[in-house]
Amino acid sequence: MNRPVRGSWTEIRDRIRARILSRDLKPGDPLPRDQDLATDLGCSRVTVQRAMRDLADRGLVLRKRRGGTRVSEFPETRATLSIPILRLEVEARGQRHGYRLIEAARQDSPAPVIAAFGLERPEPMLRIQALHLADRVPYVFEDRWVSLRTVPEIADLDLERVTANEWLVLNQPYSRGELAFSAATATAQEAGVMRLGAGDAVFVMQRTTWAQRRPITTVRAIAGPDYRLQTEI
Amino acid sequence: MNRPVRGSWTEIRDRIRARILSRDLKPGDPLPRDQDLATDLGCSRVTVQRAMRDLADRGLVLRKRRGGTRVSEFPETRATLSIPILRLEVEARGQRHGYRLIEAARQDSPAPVIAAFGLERPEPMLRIQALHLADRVPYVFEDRWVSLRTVPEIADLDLERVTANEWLVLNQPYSRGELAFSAATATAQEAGVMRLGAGDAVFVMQRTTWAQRRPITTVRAIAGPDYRLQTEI
DNA sequence: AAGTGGTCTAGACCACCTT
DNA sequence: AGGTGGTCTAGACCACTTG
Repeated sequence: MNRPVRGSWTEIRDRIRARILSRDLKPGDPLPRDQDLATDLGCSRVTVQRAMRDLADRGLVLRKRRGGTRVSEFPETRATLSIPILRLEVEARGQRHGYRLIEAARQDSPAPVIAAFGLERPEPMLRIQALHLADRVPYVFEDRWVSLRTVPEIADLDLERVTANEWLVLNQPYSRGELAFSAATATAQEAGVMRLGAGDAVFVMQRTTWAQRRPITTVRAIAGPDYRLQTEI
Repeated sequence: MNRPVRGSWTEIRDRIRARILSRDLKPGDPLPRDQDLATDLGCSRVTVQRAMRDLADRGLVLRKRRGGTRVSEFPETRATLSIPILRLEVEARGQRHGYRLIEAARQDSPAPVIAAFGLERPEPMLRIQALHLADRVPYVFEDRWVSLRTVPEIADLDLERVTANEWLVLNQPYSRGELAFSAATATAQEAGVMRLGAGDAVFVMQRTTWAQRRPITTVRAIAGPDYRLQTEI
C-alpha cells in the first residue's frame, strides 16, 4: 500500500478530492486560493498547484486565473483509452497473433477517403486490406488507405511480413489524428472475412492521421460483436 | 498564435517532441539526463521535468528512475474521451434535449447485473428504462439498474423530471468505474423504442460505478448506427 | 487595476531501480 | 551502491481575467 507521505502533492490532492466527493464542497462551490490552502495544509503553494492541476485535468475542478478555483458544475467523465498495436494487444492476452494480407493495390482515393482526409481532389494511394487473427480466429479486419504522396516508401514494403500499421507507427509519425467509434452492420465482404453471419453487428474503429496538413492514412477497422473496448474511470 | 516563450516548458517539450517525430531520436534511443538537457537548453531542471512528464503522459517517452529516459519502442495511441451528460451533449449541438421515462420498477438484480457489479447475491435495485431524444428524434436508450442499498434516495426521486444520470452525477459520486464500448444487434424492445429496423446494429456503452466496494449503478446505453464517439489524438 | 492561477529558478532531499 | 528521475521549498515574476 502506498501511503501518501505527509505534505506530498498526492496527499493534498486526495484530501481535496475527498472533500468534493463527500460533498463537503458542492458543485459550483469556490475553493480557497492556492496560497491559503498551502498555509492551512502546511505545504508550499507549488505543491497545492500540482494537486490542483491533477484535479483540473480530471475535470473535477475548474481553474481560472482571476476567478479562482471552483468545483465543476457538471463533472464530466474522462476516460483515457490506450490503443495498442493489435499484435501487442493479442499477445498480451496470451494468444498468438496472426496476420493475413488480403489485398494491396494502388488506387486513387475514392470519395469517402477524400472526405475523411478533407482533400480537394483524388490522390494516388495504396489500399491495403488485411486480417488480424488471435489464435487463428479472425479478430480485426482492416481496410486501409495510405497516401503514396506522403509515404511513398510504403509501396516498397513487403506487406506480407510487416503490418502497415506497425511500419507506419514506427516510421511515419503523425501530427494530428481523428478517432471515431461506431456500430455498423457487416458488409458481405466483412462478414465473409470475419466469419460472421450476414447482417451481424460489427464494432467500427475509424482512424485518420495527418503529418502537418498532408494525409498519411485512414483505416476502418472492424471487430466482431464480442469485441469490447474497455477502460477504467 | 501562441508562440511558446523561450525557456518555457512547452517550448522545451515541443523541441524534444520534434526531435522524436523527425526521427532524430529513434524509438528505443536514450535521451540525455534532465540535468544535461537543462544545461544545454538553458533552463532549470524542473522545467525539463515538467516537459518530460507531459511527453511521458502521452506515451512518447518512457522514464525510469535509474534507467533514464528513452523514446518509447511502441508509442501507443492515447485518446482521452470526454463523456458529457447527454443533455449537455445534445444542447451543445444546438438541438433540444428530450427525456422520456419508460419504466421505473423495483426488482432484485438479475444475473447479468450481479455479474457486472461482482456481487455475490441479488440486491434490491431500481430498474430505470428511459429514452433521450434530440429534437424529438430517439437518440439514446438507457437501461439502468441502481442499487437501493447504496442509493436509497433514488426511490423518492421524480424520475419524470430529473434524469437518473444527472441526479447520480451530482449526488452520488463514485470512486471507481468501468466503461466499455461494443457493437450489438438491437433487441426487439430497443429497435421499437429507438425506431430502428429489427436487426439493426447499435452502439453499446456499458458503464458501471461503485462507491468504494458498494455498487451504485450499471447502465447499458444504446445509440443507433449514426452515432459516433469521436476524439482527437 | 488588481487579484488569482501559471510558471521559473536554485538548491535540496528522497525513492527507486539498475548495475 | 550509486545515479537517475520525482518532489518539495521559497521567492519571484508573468499572464490572464474579472470586477
